[in-house]
Amino acid sequence: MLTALPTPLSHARSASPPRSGGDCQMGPADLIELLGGVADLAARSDTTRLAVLRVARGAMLVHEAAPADMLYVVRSGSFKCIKTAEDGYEHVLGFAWRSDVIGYDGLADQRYVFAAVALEDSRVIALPRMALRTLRLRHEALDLAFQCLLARQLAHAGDIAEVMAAVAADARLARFLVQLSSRMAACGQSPRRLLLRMSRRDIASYLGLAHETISRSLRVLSDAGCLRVAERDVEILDAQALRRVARSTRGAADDEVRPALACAA
Amino acid sequence: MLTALPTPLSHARSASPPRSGGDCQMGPADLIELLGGVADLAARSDTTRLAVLRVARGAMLVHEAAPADMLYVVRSGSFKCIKTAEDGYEHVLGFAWRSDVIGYDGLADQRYVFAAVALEDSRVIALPRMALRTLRLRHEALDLAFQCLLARQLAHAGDIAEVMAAVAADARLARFLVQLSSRMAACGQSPRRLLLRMSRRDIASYLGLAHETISRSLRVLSDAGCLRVAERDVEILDAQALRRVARSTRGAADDEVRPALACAA
DNA sequence: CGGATACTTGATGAGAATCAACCCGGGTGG
DNA sequence: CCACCCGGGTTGATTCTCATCAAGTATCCG
Repeated sequence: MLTALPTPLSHARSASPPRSGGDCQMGPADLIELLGGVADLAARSDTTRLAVLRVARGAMLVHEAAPADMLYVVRSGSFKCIKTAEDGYEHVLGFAWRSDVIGYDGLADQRYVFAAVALEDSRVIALPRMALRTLRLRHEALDLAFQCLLARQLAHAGDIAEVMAAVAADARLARFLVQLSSRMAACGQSPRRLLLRMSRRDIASYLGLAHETISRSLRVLSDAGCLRVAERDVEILDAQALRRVARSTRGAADDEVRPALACAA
Repeated sequence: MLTALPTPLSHARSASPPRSGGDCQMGPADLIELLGGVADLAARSDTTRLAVLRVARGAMLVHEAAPADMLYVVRSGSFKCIKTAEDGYEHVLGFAWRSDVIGYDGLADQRYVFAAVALEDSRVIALPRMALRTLRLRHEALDLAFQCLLARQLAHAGDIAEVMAAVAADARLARFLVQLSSRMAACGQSPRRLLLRMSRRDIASYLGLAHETISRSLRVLSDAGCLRVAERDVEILDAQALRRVARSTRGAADDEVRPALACAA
């Protein structure tokens, strides 16, 4: 269940001082800090009310197709975003870590498109949809950070395609791990030591494979010396080799060297 | 090549009167109209300069990894968004039609993440990145429309996952056609008569299949009486049947009826 | 401790990638 | 104007990967 903490962020965790933020080049942590800085102002101001929610592992933060009047920014922990087909099959569309936004998709027509489930005990900052514009207008830095974040989110949408583009199961898994590694790095975690918070089945769903295949491919990569796998604790031993596996696409046939040519058309 | 039309949009095509726009429930056409309304203001104002570009079929509007200082809104025509792997294999991530935004992904770190190629002679409205905030601040309706549009774009990111989730080739193609149909409807086109602007190979890349498989699956659907296929002219004869094929997922095994349960955790 | 879930491993079959040949239409150049 | 070429599309034969079914082990929960 979700537990609302009435505590505003005030000086919740003033870790690093807010950077000057040249245009849009801010790291992902900044939005959280900015929201922290904004929080007490907001607490005073009537309209907006920022709260931190605790989300227990396995709890569903947002429900698919539920009315969307909240936006969430992940503060700690992790989530999986899923979409459930009519036949009940649930497909994992992606994962969300610190400073990722959850629920923005619902702004289009007031209903969430995806559901989000916590993979571990997590905390999120809740932003009322209506307060969004006000906040953005009042705080330019926050506005830019938000814009930047959305762009990143949109760019990440390509990740799933990238992962699916590789036909070979091993390549898909390798790509997933590379992605995960770089995202963990972006969150300030180790890019080599990966603690998988999601089940094999979640990964399988994300990659469009059977969960048995994940097991097998993990073993293949492990035997190849790329990884050390112990349960959900995965260490990348040979990043080069892993990347090499990730690179391997089918074919590379069909000389796709035409874009430059098409451009001159 | 791209031909810049200095002509501002002024009263370019004042088709339907701009709706009052309750919150965010606006159709996709509205952003274009709003931009049209804004255009002459912008022309007068110093900072912003809205231009319409012509993009010839096959021309590349934005290049992957190129510096991103422009944002484009599709005014007519269509585009494919692609990402090229290191080995030269180009993967189609999605398609863009009227009122879709191209290039927002570049706002994160000033470099476009995807490339966009025109599938037919098209026109786009070019928005300088720097002018974006100004415009949004000045015109609330436009701000909301933009927010709505981005949300929609984000939601569409789930489309590709949805399509890939189906293992069976026929199901993937069926889903693609269903998606296409509804998007064409959203653009004011016929949802039954689909004029495919993209090649079989593009579709194959989008669906993660071989282009031969597209041919075969088209035939299967055609023989099943769902479609009438003539070259790139596809007519949906039996939408029900098509949707039925689209629904069929592998398994539906692995009782994924746990979300409701997990929620109560 | 017992039940359930997560994970692993093996055997088998279906389905799609691949290779190859072919047709068709449009554009180019002679 | 015709011949040619090339990219797009279709179809067939073969190969091989991965989904599926099945059984078994490990692990976490109450």
